[in-house]
Amino acid sequence: MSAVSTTRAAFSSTPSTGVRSETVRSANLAIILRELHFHGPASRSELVARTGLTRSAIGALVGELVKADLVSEQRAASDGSPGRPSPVAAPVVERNVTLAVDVAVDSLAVAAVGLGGVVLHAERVDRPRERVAVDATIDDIVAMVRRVEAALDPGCRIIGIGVGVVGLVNRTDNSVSIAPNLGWHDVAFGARLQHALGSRADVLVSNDADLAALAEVRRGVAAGIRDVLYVWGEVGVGGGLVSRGEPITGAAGFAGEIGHVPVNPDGRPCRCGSVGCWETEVGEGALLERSGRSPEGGRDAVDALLADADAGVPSALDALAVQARWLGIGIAGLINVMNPSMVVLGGLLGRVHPYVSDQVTAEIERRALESSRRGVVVVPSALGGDAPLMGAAELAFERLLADPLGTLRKVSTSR
Amino acid sequence: MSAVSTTRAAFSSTPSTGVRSETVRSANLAIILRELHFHGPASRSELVARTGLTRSAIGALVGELVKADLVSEQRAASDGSPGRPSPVAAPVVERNVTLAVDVAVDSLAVAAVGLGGVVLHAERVDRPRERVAVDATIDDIVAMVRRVEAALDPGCRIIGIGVGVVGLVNRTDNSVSIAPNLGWHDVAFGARLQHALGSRADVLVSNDADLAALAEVRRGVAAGIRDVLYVWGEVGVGGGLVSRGEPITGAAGFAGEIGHVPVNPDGRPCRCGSVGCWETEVGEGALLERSGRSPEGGRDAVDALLADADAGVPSALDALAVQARWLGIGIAGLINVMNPSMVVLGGLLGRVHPYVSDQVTAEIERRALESSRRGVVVVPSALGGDAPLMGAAELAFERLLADPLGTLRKVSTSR
DNA sequence: GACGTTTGTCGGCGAAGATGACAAACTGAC
DNA sequence: GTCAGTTTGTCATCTTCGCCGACAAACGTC
Repeated sequence: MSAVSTTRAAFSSTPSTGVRSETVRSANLAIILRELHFHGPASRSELVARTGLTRSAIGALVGELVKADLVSEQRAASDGSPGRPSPVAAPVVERNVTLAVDVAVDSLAVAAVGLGGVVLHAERVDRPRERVAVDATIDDIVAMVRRVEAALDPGCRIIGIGVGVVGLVNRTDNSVSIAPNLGWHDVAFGARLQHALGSRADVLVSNDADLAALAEVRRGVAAGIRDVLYVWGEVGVGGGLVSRGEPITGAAGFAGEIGHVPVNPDGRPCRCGSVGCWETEVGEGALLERSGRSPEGGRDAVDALLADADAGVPSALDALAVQARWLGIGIAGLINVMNPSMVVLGGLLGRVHPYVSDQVTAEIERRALESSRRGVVVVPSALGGDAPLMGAAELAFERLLADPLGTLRKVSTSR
Repeated sequence: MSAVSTTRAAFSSTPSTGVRSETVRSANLAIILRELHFHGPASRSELVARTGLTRSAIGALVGELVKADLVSEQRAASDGSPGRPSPVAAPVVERNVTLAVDVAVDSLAVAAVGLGGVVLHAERVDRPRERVAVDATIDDIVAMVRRVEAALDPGCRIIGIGVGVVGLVNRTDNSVSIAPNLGWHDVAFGARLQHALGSRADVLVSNDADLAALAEVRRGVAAGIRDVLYVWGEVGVGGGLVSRGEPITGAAGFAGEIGHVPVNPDGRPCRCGSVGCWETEVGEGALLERSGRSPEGGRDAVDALLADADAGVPSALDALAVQARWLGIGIAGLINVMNPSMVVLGGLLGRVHPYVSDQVTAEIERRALESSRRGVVVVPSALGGDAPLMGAAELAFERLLADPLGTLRKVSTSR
């Protein structure tokens, strides 16, 4: 019956392709690799229990993964239980690597992440305003990638390259439609970066808030939770919606722009051209302005504001209270839309969480339907500012995890 | 390679169960039955082309479905093309039936729908306010079901029973959490109806707006479209969100309550306890009130209002213009959240579509991000008031379509 | 009526997982 | 230290399922 439910989720609607026998192999290899990637090393017998497959099947499957150098097996550490010890299968971290890139407003980051989600090397550099142009960005990324690659195991394979960008990203062609904070507009960023890097592995580009959500659902506070609302706020406010454990991308990948939901018809004009967007009430600018600071103050001003709040300065506390109210209003609406079981606040909103949490909860209780909000918890991000970077790595792993051997064939031949 | 993408969508995230050989059979049977259910009769060679399976596989699979009396094969009508004609496989409509029930505010409907989506019998009765209680509703449904069943083919199987209710429905236990318009609160409606019907087939309960969305995506204007925002408005406003062809249900099935997104913090109180919900601006009551009518006027008042609009009466046109503006504001926000490729207006909102369409589009252009709204069309529902009923039938078919033979075994033995 | 074309059918093949017997490896008690 | 008990890996065999290729059937055309 569990097989039935798998099938159900699997080959759901619309005319899909027929399933061949080989698909079974590929799917089972994928399941095992996913298990190891997300939950760490596991003994063969654990794998048997979790997948419902037989010992022989697991043996053959793990063997194949070992042969492909995706998995290594070690003798079990004897844990005191009776019976023959089961060898532990672990992902081969150092030789199966993705490159993650985060193009943020005022910084650039590159990381090499090994299978299993281990960060092997990471670099983040602040960058001045004049290095924000597309060409300069690509040059800087290439230089950082070269440095990071130099430190990697010489025998390692680059499985994929994931890139997060502060802006609207078209997932169908990896282009950046618009990135107001960078001044980019209709840039074929994925293709250009791929070319500049010498096209070794596929470059996949996505919105950084979406990636932060992905990271948080895969490895952060929301690990294992199937319906999650992730709210990422810095200068702008974005979000990632996760339903049934899968990110909602929308038709072209633009879904999750929750910062531009109209919440206040009499509100301020938004840089998107509309009026009263949620972002104009809960973004960094609004918070700073309400506390009497310049909305352009940036990170330093936020730090000062939070320090004031800790010290009990009324203007800071008031600004945070107003922020909390609008935050709660917007989240309540999204809870009604999505019925998540967890709301995660990331970026700046993760930092203000301790100051606003009570009032946000109160506002949710006032405005979200009792049924929809039952059991919802609002928590701060666990991964902090590196969430988009970690999400980019996961994005790049996705292909390998879906079809391990098939992907590997392509990766190996492409070098 | 298409096999890869299937796999990807299929066994995607989180530790799923291992896949056995039999899963393949079950999945392929499901694919063929889905194809016939949604796209109507198809020749064997068409099935070969669409699934990518071989002639022998299709032959065996169709044969098995024929043996199970789910599919019948007829000699092809010779269409003038050379070559041996391919027999046409068609769903066996009359012998594989679901019962669909719609519990609306002022009416009750029951239908028998055959495989392929053919309505075999349908009944809808208006009902007075005093028959709204749970027990009376169940009695009425049972009586209607008996009448409908009497007209069915004696050899037919009841695959499942789908029920749509105007209210918040917990999908995990088929209970109605709250249905303000019916005065229901925490009713184990699914279980009680199942018991009253003598528990022949499984009863599945869902929100009527969600079901309307399902129907519209399966067989209505949105057929084949993968990302759809369905907005259902009558007295209240609900919605169905469809992402990648699958309805978004949320953690407990409450997702889609888009009527309670806060859009106007200074607005009127909503019956949900909040203030300025979208529903208070675009629901039937608001429309009627703005035109100078009683908000309780119901269907007759709406008819009169639309007649006035046709005649060019200013108060009616003004009321519709305000309605259009708020409609556009809300839809724009949801477009930013979901990035759908189609927006469908159902119920009352489907009726007002011709009057508000231009202004809604204008408001969307003003408020939704250019990328997110690119290519979005706003269309009225194709199925009208029967959409929830049709959706209920589809809900009941879902299990059969996911695992044809397995479901049939349970259904047959349960009689 | 012969020919070309398209399609169903059937037997054989290979891949994948299940099954069950047996061996291996570890714990713990005497 | 040995032996029973337990758990697990391995191997040979079986079943299921789809693919492949050969052949026959059914149709249109000339």
